[in-house]
Amino acid sequence: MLTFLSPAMPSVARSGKFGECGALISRLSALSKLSADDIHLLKGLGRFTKQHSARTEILTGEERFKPRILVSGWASQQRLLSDGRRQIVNFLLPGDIVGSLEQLGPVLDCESVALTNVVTADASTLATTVEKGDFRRAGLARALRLMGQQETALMRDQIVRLGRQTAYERLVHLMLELHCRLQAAGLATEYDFAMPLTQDILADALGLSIVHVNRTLQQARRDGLLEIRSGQVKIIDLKLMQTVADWVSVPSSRIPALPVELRNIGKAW
Amino acid sequence: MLTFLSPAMPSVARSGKFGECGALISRLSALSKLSADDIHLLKGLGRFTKQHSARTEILTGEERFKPRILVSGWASQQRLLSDGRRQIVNFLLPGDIVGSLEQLGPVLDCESVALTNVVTADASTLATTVEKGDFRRAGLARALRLMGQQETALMRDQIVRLGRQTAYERLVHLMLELHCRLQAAGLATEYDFAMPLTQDILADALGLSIVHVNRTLQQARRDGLLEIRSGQVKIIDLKLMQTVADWVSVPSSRIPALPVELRNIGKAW
DNA sequence: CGCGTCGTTGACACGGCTCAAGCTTAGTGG
DNA sequence: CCACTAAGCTTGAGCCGTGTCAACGACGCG
Repeated sequence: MLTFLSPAMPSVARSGKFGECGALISRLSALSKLSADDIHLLKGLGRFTKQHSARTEILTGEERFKPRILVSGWASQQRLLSDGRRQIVNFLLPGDIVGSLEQLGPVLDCESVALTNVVTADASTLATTVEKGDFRRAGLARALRLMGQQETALMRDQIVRLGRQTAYERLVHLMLELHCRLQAAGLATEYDFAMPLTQDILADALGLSIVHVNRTLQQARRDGLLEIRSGQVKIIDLKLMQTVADWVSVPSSRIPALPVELRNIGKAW
Repeated sequence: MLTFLSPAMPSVARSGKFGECGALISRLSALSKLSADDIHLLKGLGRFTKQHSARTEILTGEERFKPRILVSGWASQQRLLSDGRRQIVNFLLPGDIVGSLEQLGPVLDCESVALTNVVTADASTLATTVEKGDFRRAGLARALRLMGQQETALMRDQIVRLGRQTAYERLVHLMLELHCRLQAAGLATEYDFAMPLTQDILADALGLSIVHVNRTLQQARRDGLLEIRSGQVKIIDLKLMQTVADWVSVPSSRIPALPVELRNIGKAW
């Protein structure tokens, strides 16, 4: 029997104060002030969930063009070359949107594939919120747009990693990114997080071979940066990791300043 | 004296039937049906232009957060690592937005730098159009959103190039991308386009060294794929280029199908 | 117990980088 | 009109980061 509670899901997101969509709510409320009504809407999303087994595509069939939110588990956006080479464009974590909120048609220029067993919820409501400029939902719409911009920033990070960083730097930088994102979703402590990724998935994300990922990982452990065992990442020397990876530590450059009336922000991101 | 008519700008965009903002209008109208009013608005943008010399940042000072559109010339979005390594994230061509239409605050996670002398126009009006859901501007808003999605798709292409393609494949793929984009902007013929990029800029876009770009370029010429001399690219064997680069030839997967009432589309993209 | 998936290790090959020098072109000033 | 210069392009030699291939080990599941 398949269990859809991925080992990657700490209890936080299953039973947190925000219910099913805890990760999403915790991230959005760090970006913009949400009204009680917004929160209510978000909680309501959890009623229409769907389960997906690892290694299956998430958006399929009729519903291929409807955005969903990832409630639990990990997924990837990936592209395949015709000879089988694979590149993972981005990881999708709980609270992320699968597909696009601005979906205006079948933009299928990459696949979203579950990496673990995954639960998703229909997010059409959110898409509507963004498109219609309903002023009562201004806070929510703003937070969602910011999330979109963060996604773009993540893709730029990925481009820099692949284009100009060494294997070692790439690996460390990616770990910092995941840590940071998981923290914002309430899924990581200050120095630990669950990472249900095999080395061959890391390889396809980092543009490296499996063998080299393995060796780089060991080097990072030997250097006292971090440890990875059984899907669990332990950050040992955060400062050093940030130095190695040329990590830009969340300056105001990355988190858009909020208009005064909406200022509410935490330090996630 | 500085002349701001970049050698990269064929007459099309200067004196085309759409005036100053010809590139933008030609791209947008390929994406969605624009009303006469929409076109009027777009033409009006050309009234507030600004000139920038090569190698300068485009968004600076007070106006750093306001989106602009690139009227003529080429620019790049780029990131720098602290030791000076540079990665070009994306090229900006005439008709592209500099900054973000959805700018919700100072998202400065990368610089936009002029690669040639450049003319830009204020695009605040467009940003407003996207945010407010004015139904009279539905066609324009839709086209702008599609442009945003295309930009995301371009970044994914860049990620795949850098992560999983060889130097040779990357180079050819980028040339195909530029050709395709310039055609959509009315700035390329079927087999030729102006490309005002030095090899060291290509290197930073492709994640390669200058020397290797040079050698790869020569190989592509020897193989009868294309020729590049004095800023002019001549495509010699398009089919072969597409095969080499694993180019996905504009399937419906990349250009979102339009709702029937807006169907108007060309084959750009 | 046997099989499959994932991780680890070693030996070796190669794509792409670095360094260094020379070349070409266009612009500049005398 | 021509030297001089700076930027960009080209070429060769050698090195190194990363890939490939192949084998083996560890773990979990049926």
